[in-house]
Amino acid sequence: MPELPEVETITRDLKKCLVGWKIAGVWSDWPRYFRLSGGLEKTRKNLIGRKVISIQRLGKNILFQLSGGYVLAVHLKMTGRFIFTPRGVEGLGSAKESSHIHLIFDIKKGGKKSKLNFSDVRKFGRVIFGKSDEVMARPEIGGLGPDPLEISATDFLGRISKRRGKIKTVLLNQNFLAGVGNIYSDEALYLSKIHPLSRTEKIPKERLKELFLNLVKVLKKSLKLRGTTRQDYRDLKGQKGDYFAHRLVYARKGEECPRQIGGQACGGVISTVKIGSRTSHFCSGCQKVYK
DNA sequence: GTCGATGTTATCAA
DNA sequence: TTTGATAACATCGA
Repeated sequence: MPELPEVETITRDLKKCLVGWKIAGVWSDWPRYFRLSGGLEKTRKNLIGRKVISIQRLGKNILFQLSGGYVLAVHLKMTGRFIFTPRGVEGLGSAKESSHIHLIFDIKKGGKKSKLNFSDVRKFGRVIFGKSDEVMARPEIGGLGPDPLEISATDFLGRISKRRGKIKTVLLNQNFLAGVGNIYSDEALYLSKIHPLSRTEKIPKERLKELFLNLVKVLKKSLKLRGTTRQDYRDLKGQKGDYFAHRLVYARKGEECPRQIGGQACGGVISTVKIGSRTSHFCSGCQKVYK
């Protein structure tokens, strides 16, 4: 589910409405979320009473910076989503939706009370809580690569020159770059005419540079459209993202390639191949395999 | 009813 | 070191 544009959208919205609120309580019927934080009870004890100082995205994680030098890092994984509406869950009007809420933060500010709900159909979500330096020292957080929107093409080329193996796998590796997932790696490879099975070390430098520029381009475009909703993704208020209608190859298996080459249609067909258990989408005609 | 797929990642074995 | 399979879990559609 959420990749960089989706998580960034949620983070920005959370920042607007949650900074300054205090955590007043934590409820969960799925303690497994806290397996990396010493369990629900321990987390609750240290978390309650802390104020949200700021919120930022780190890769696909949402980091809540809390008073006292603590950090709460939430990963949405496949189906996690935060729900914060003026009327709470009731505002969404769906009983089915509320049955998927497995984590609730009670929050307060001044005299006001509210709830930040975490809905997560498949319960893959994950919470890491602790003192800032402890959290940042964890491999899941501290081991993350740089953000594609914050490095230069030169940085990217320097990093990728040390990598080998299938380009698709490299792009999905969060320790290489943080925030890129299945959708945008497919889109960027398509834009760059690089086949996802290409060996990274065999791709010419200028093609890799192109790949980076296209990756940044597609991430920014999706961010403007508030992300991609195929099935599950929703923002804080339950709205879908609009990039799906603009996608080029992702989830378009069997369709004709949208590319025009010199006024002519490419003529290829969008196909798929499994790479590392993920479905990759590519055009059979215009994406070259470097091997 | 069964099978395969879904935007993620950790883990284990070859 | 790299890879592939599997597991974590629920739902949807063929």
